[in-house]
Amino acid sequence: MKATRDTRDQIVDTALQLLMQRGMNGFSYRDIAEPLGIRNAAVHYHFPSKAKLVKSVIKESHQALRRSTAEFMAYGGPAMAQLEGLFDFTLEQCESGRPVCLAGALSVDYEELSSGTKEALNRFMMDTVEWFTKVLETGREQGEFQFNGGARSKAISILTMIQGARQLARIHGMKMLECTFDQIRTDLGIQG
Amino acid sequence: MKATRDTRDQIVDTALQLLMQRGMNGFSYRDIAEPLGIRNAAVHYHFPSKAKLVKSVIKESHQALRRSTAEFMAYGGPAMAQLEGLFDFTLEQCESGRPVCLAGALSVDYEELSSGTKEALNRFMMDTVEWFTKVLETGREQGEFQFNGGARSKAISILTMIQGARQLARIHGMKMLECTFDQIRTDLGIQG
DNA sequence: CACTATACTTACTTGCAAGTAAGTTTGAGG
DNA sequence: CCTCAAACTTACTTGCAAGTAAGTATAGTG
Repeated sequence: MKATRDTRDQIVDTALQLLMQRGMNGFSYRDIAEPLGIRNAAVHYHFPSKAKLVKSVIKESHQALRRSTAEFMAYGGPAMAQLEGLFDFTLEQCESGRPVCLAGALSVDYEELSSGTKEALNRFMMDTVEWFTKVLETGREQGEFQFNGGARSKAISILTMIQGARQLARIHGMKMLECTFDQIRTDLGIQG
Repeated sequence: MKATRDTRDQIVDTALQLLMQRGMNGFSYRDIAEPLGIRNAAVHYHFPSKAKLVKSVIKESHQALRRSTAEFMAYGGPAMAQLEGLFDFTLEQCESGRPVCLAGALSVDYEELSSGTKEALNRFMMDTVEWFTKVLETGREQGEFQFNGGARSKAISILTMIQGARQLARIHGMKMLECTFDQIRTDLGIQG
């Protein structure tokens, strides 16, 4: 028909949504095709196997991360805005029905993934940690945050906490997320 | 044949293992029956539906929690031992191929669960939080731990962190778990 | 206008997961 | 020794998920 890019992108978007809602084994090609008004085989045309689809979803998410952090990584800026941006992003995702993050959803099925997919996921996470480490470092230098120890291990522990909180929030409600964010703010010496 | 209790227990054990390894949609009756040397239908005999099996798994885990925390909940004792016990338990589970906790595994499939199963999971988590809150409270009173703010919210944030860390550990290696434990110890003012 | 690549479609195949129905073994109690 | 219930078995049915093969429509190019 017409725009391949459109359909392809829509498939990846839908798959990302479903992946975060139900996990790798919780959705089928049908769940993607139906809402887009295309046939099952059309999905296979763009992504021969589910493995390749998942890999593309990871790559797309990775690109999105890069886009939204590129400016800060290159030129720096207020770290607080980055932190609050992360909180907003997380809340937004949870509220729009994507309760677990990609890594959380895929960790359950991790052993089923191909080595290439595992690597893509690893790189994505590495970059996430790298970005957030820089946010914490910069924030400490600029006097926005206070904390002891290495920025990297602090970054990991905060990201870890958010990941866990997202999942528990699904079970115990959004209040848990806000509660976690407050805890993180307190840990970083923000507000009295 | 002979011992119904044996087989039933073995099914629940195997299901728990599989649930934590692969999530709700990542295993089938076959995966349970085969290693136990029984037929598919034998599993259905004990648990007519997968939903009922999962519910039993949750209840069994809940019982296990109760058993292992009963003494502390009734009579108190050193909080440090409880904390280190949690760390050991977590490490042990991860090392024996159960990388995500029950709540983590089920949060992905949460919306698929029956309301009864959701409630069972909620109660299990409530009790976990209650136990750990008491550990922190007691520890603070006895001078074993130092932290600010409510014990409950601290408990939630630590449990949350452990849950996230388990999943990331699967992807990034066990070192991440140890790193998280150290972070928690530091947060609680343990060791210089 | 024919040709070709792209982006699909219809129409399958294969395989496994969940669940069921009806028969079989076994151990305990009368 | 007979009976009966519990704990299975064999032998299905149903349904869906993944993937494939072959055909069709459309847009752009020579």
